[in-house]
Amino acid sequence: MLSIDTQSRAVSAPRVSQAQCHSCGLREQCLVATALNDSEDGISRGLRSSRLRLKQTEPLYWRDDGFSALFLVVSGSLKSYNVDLDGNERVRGFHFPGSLLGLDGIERGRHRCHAAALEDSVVCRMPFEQLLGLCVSVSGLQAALFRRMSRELIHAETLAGDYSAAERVATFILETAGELRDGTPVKLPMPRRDIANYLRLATETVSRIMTDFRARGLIECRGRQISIRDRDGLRVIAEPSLSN
Amino acid sequence: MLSIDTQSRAVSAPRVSQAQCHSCGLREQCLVATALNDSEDGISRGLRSSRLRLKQTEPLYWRDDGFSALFLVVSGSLKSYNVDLDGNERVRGFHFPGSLLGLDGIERGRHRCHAAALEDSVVCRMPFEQLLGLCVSVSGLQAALFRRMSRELIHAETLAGDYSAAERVATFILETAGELRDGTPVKLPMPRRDIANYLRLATETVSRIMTDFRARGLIECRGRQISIRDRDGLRVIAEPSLSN
DNA sequence: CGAGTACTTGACCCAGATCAAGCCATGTGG
DNA sequence: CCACATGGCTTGATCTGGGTCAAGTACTCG
Repeated sequence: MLSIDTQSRAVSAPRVSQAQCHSCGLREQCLVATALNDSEDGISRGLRSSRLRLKQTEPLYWRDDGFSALFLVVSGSLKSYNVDLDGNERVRGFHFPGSLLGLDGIERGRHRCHAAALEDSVVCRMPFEQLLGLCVSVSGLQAALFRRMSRELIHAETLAGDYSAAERVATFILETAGELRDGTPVKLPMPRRDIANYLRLATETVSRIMTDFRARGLIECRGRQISIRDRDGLRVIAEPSLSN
Repeated sequence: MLSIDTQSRAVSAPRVSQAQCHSCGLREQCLVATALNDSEDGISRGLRSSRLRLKQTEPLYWRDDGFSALFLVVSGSLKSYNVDLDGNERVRGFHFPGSLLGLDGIERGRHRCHAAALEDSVVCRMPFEQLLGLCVSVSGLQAALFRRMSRELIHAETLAGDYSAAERVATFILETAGELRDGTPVKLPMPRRDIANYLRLATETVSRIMTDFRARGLIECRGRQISIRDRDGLRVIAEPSLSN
């Protein structure tokens, strides 16, 4: 019920304060880095955007759906993923508030992966054609969009490196809970299976490494509840992949 | 000397015919998919671009250099790469004619990796600010740039998958020599070490798999000279990663 | 409270890394 | 024109990180 409260607040005021979300501590931190940097006001003025509410596991779009809009996560969280010919899922990314979904659909005009809510979520639909038109009139928007895509590109390339399992998990933890101060607990919205799949590891490996990190006093964790104990320790482990 | 001839031709006429490059058969095929789709005429009209000639191993830019322009490969080939704290190279991509370099510099205004010529090459420097300005006046250019970035994003994400060594190598061969008809020999401009690094494999593994492919009649290869024998056979091996 | 699902832990195995020669082409000096 | 370096490529032997298989154990929800 707390989460419902949080969501409605986020819906009415996308640029929220730094105040933490009650239910998990993780939902809204990303909004601080304002969605499309400083162009958001411009967007909301010119854009015929609409809000969508998704229930847990509800799909936002499917692969091969025609691409017509980008989606900005307002609250909650989603994952984007593919399913290969054998039916195996392949998680491409997790998306928290402030994150932009659908960039991969631009090239061919249809989405290249599925997207679904990990929990009850709200997203803002921004028609792409309108967005392109707005780039002409709204100063800075075009540059902001390019910056955003550039960032996604860098992130994807980083993920492609051949890092050890421990490096990957440490990086994931820092990325996901890294904004919070040490000790603040976070409730991860996704199961271990998804984390493992995303990091190209086996579920068991993620489990083992989490256990090991806890034994070494780097994190506190019980199931999906997780908090950082020793940020620098994690950084040392993640270091190679952070140097990119 | 043949390669010199080819280069000067490419310089004076960026949109070349499908005719193969004499020296290697690979250099110019990518230009067929015209650089920024159909916007190139528009660009060359409005853009104060300049040509750069690079000799083999000569750097185009270094990581942390200020970002001010994108580079379009005209002839030859380059690699982009990072060097981690231990001095290990990490190849991020190979770039053939038609390919756009520097997209990763947009986000923070400085380049995020090094780029250097694999052989004598020519690139076209396109100041980014001017490019953004042109997006307003040149119809289709903005969309073309976004498409280009979207494609790079998809490619990077694909590379991040956890594919077997054989899948990776097969995909690499199809990507690199795939445009040519079977049997046409290609001279790869990069050493095995770079291929291996790019695919996150050991040099020896790439070597072994190449040997295996040759034994199975899928390719012909002696050193850097390589040609495809059985395209469908390669596709079957690469299949999982192509399904994305 | 029972059933199903998520998570953890242990034992074993394998793809691919690493280590170590050899091989072949190109270049260099005698 | 021939030793003989030099660096890239190939091949073989061995090792290991993390996957797979198989049991538990602990939440969660009806």
